[in-house]
Amino acid sequence: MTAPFVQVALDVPLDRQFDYCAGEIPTQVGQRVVVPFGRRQQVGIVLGHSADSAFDPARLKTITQVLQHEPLLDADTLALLKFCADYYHYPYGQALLSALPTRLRQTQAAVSRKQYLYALNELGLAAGLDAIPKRQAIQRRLYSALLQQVGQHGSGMSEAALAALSPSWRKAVNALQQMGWLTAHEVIAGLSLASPSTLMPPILNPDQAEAVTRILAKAKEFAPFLLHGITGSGKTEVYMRLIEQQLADKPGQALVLVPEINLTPQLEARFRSRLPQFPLVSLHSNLGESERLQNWRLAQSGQARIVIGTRLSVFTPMPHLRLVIVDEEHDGSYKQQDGMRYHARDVALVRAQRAGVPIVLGSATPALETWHNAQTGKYGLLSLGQRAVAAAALPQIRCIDVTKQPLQDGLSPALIEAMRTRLARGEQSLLFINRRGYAPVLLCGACQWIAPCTRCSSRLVVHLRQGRLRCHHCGHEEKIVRQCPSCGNADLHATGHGTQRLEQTLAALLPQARILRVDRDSTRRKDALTDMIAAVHADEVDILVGTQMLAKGHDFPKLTLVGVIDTDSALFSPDFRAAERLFAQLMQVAGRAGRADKPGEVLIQTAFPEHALFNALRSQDYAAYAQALLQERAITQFPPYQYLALLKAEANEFALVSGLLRYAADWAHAHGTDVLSYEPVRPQMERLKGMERGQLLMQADSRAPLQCLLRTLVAALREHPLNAKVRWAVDVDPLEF
DNA sequence: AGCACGCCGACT
DNA sequence: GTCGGCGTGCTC
Repeated sequence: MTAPFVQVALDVPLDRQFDYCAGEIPTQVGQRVVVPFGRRQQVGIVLGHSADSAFDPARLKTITQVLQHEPLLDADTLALLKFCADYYHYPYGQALLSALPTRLRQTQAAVSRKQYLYALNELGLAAGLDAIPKRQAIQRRLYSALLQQVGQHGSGMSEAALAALSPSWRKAVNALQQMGWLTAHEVIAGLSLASPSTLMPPILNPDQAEAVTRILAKAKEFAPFLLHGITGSGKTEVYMRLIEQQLADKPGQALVLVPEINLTPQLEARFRSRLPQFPLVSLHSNLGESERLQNWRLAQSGQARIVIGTRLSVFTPMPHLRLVIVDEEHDGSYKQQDGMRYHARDVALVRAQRAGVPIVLGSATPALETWHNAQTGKYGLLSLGQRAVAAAALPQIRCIDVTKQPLQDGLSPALIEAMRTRLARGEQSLLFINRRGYAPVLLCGACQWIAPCTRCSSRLVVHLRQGRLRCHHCGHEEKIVRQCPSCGNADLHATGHGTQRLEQTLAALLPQARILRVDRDSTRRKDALTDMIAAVHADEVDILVGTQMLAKGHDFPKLTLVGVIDTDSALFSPDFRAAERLFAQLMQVAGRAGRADKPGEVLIQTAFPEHALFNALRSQDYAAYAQALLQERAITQFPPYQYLALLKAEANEFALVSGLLRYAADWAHAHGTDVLSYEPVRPQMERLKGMERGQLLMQADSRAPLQCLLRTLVAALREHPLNAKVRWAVDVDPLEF
């Protein structure tokens, strides 16, 4: 008996389902359908069937199209997204649809283009790199990359891998094909069916071996672990052993989450060459829509055994999930900052629990929440103490007291001297400064006027080379003014230091050094960062100047000095997580110094060399510092001892924001049993992109009362007259304020 | 969110 | 006289 009515979830900000009359073709739960909604056709997901409808049956419309040849969203995925929609107070329909590849959100039946893997053939190999003219830089680059693949396992490179090397890769590939050097094999995208690696896996050190043993002892149940180990301690090898074991039984699948950085290809390559027997797909933002859909389907069908992906891939259906890994679990990019504001690490934990499989959270500097759970025994704690790479010693970390040394354009004599030494020895240095542009403020010497952004409550940053003032928050730009608009004085100073100014200072100070600046401005071009990293490896650079984008991942063997310029503002930030983040960041930059055979040195310029953070950093003692921070959090009543939720609101006029937040605060006071609700406040950035902002913080010592309040509050706000005029969102477990 | 309908100001 | 501003209301 087919029920006459169907409940459908749609991508609309209305937290309810819509009933339709079933059409000729029967539907199943989890199926994609197209339905008439208002005046247009929308994609929906079937959530259920019923014999009657609460809606006026005469007004019910009929399903337009059932996409019956597509696989269904399985019950586990639906349930996980339902859980998240409830926990993060986001409409279920929107949560569901936003977890799908964009192709599946569109009303057309989803087709995916054929995918190819490219490899050099014998003719191409025989020709050699020198057969390509020097000026065909892209062809040469692709050729070199393809050449590297050859020895390994003859699988070739995907279109995405080639595209990562150059935006005009297709032209170059066509040229190489014209010459008959290149073979294209059609593949089910991403699935390399390579022969097993002939490389012997490295021998595990005792810490690694114990980690693997302890996790595998719980191979078939939900068991969360924190794998704590510094850069180079061999976390990745542990992941690979676990995958190997958990996937040995045929249909098993593993999900590996990685932060949103350009590092996915490296990890992917490593997994592919070490575990060639398991078809692997990746899911990240650099993927084209067609490839993304293809990979998603391979995961959903179980054909892909390993899925490596960024935060959104935590929702990818995987019918035979046996293991979840969250690498660099402390990384802030796991938190979605708009739409459904989920934390992929937390969702991964829920997912592992529901699936009854082990989950491994890896980090050198775990989030305090995670560390706390490991300390209280909620998570198993596995520490990798020693560096797996035998020769690599820990870098020496020192502070330079900037109050005791005269600075030259922001640089201390000690740091300059250290760079000179490296230059003389032919080694590389990295200067880490968290501020791009030339100078962070333009100041009038006469009246103290500071160039402000018109749309945000922020200062405009001087970009001298372009002759522009830029807002780093909204992208607003204007010409550098010559006269103070306030007092007419021409005595305007670019004050403070950014990457551009540092680059200029260094060029004057060390004229013989080859300096490379790496920040969002200099890497705007599509493959600029790849080129720059290649230049560093090719030893074409002596000093790197850059922002935190340099902190992550890349290994530069000749880099032996890291200088940290200006981090003091984070030491006394009003954000209670600032110290935790700074520590993680500094540990990460410190990890850049001295790999392989050369010992590294880290010099930190600060006015507070005795600060506890630096003491902990010097001894590379995460545990001690985490303990100190946790004590602070316990006293100040912050996470992980309290649970937080933030109601964020913005509108053209502050009065509207204030009105909505006032209502919310009153509601919270009246209905929030066991919840502490603060007064509405304005965030650091009071105005952003022309919108006036405000927020309301609520806290409780367990999740339940907070969730209980949020449920009624959200429902009340949706009914509130200001709902239409104010954009608001609930952020459960917020990371940023 | 879209996309209607609906009632008041400056344009061919 | 219309074109178009965005206020408010609805979508099975």
